[in-house]
Amino acid sequence: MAAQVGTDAEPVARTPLSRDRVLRTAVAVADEGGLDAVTMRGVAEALGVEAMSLYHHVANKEAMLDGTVDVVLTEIMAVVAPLEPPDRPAAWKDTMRSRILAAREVLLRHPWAPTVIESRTSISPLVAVWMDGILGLFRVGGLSWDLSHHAMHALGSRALGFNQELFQPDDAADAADVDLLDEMAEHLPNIVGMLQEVVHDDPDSTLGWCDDQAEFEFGLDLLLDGLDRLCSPD
Amino acid sequence: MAAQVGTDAEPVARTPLSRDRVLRTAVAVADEGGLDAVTMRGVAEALGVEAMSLYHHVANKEAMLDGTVDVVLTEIMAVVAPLEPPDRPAAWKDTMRSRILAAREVLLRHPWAPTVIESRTSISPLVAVWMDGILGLFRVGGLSWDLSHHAMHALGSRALGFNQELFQPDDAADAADVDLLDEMAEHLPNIVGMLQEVVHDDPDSTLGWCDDQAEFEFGLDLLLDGLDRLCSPD
DNA sequence: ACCTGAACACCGTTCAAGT
DNA sequence: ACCTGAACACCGTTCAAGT
Repeated sequence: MAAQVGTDAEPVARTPLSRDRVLRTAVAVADEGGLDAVTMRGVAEALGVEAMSLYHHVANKEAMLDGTVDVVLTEIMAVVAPLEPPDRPAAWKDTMRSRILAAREVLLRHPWAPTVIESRTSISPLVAVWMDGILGLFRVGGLSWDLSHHAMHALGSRALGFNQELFQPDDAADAADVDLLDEMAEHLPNIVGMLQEVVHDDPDSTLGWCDDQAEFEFGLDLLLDGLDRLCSPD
Repeated sequence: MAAQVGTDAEPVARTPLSRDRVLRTAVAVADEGGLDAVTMRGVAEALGVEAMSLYHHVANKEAMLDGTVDVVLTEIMAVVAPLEPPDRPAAWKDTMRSRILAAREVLLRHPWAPTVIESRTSISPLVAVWMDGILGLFRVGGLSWDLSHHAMHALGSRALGFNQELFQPDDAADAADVDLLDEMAEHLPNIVGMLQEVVHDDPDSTLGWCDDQAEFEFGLDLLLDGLDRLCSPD
């Protein structure tokens, strides 16, 4: 009531809750505070509502997380939709590359999304649609159904623009503290050798030397070129 | 006291707690009940002890999970240790393949481990040692430091024998319910086409058709062969 | 020193009650 | 119909107390 003092009871002040608003808010909470911030109570607070109200729009927390994946995939679809389809069979690789890198750009704005996507126990319909599109590009390129099937598995999460790394860039930078190199050299001779070459090539390097984007593209091209070769051996 | 009635106070009855025993028990709990079963209270109960006792041997739950990764990697190292090193540069691929597939066998016994490994915020020393060994094999094969570095990123988690998939095999089998194919065909023409070809090739197929092991090896070989080609172009 | 009981500040979720 | 308050059964963790 107090909230309406001074302004008439306009519909603006208290937008009714909806599944869509819940999911968008969950995405916003995750973007700002990371995945740990996505709690029923946390999302509710961001909506100015009680936690229990959410249960009228999503079945439970897992269903809410399922929904955030749909929000992100819708965003990806919107970015990719205007891209040109391949104009000849040989263009399948370029088209796939563009689509995947566009998806990646969206995911970089939602760093929590890969973790959520990989933790789903049932497949999102929109992820299935995405995979279907990738599969279609393989077919345009002339890959057999069987090879296309293998190709999907080989790409894995790279088909959606991400690739979970075992080394975190931050860790690498820490480990590269030059004072530690000698100590590490005994057990990690090759990693130390690699780091020293980086220092030699670029003495000013901060050693936060992994360019995620470049590494992603390297791995993606390695796979796409390999598949292309299997399809049309010379 | 009551526990010792009837048996003398032998040291057998009450093995003292230790960091090692805590970590091994955490692994056992995860193997049996999955990652969700790994709670401080749950692991403590499996040890016949109170939850708070664990904190004398691990700093907190994250440190306990760090420790389970070490347990699994120690198991991997033990399996890989007896394997022959490459006897000539060209053998690097075979050696790497054997090591990685051996690691994979261990991980298949600990299905929760990939999730835990990927969720670590700092890199495990033993994972670093493992990566160092893989890096060493690239060097044996004649790859430059720079290419070896790219190669590590391209392999990603495959270097440790796993690959998180977006499609779960179970889901694929469900989705392949033949009654649903027509309904799916509109939005997923390529996936449906792929499934229909599988049915055509093997009418008795249960459609739980993805052989994880075969797909893993396909993707691994695709990457290793591609790297080999970059190193020694013909 | 090692282990414990009680307590705290969180979770997701249920249920009966409000409007 | 939609939202809420109180409660339940869990978490990880702290702290003072036991032996």
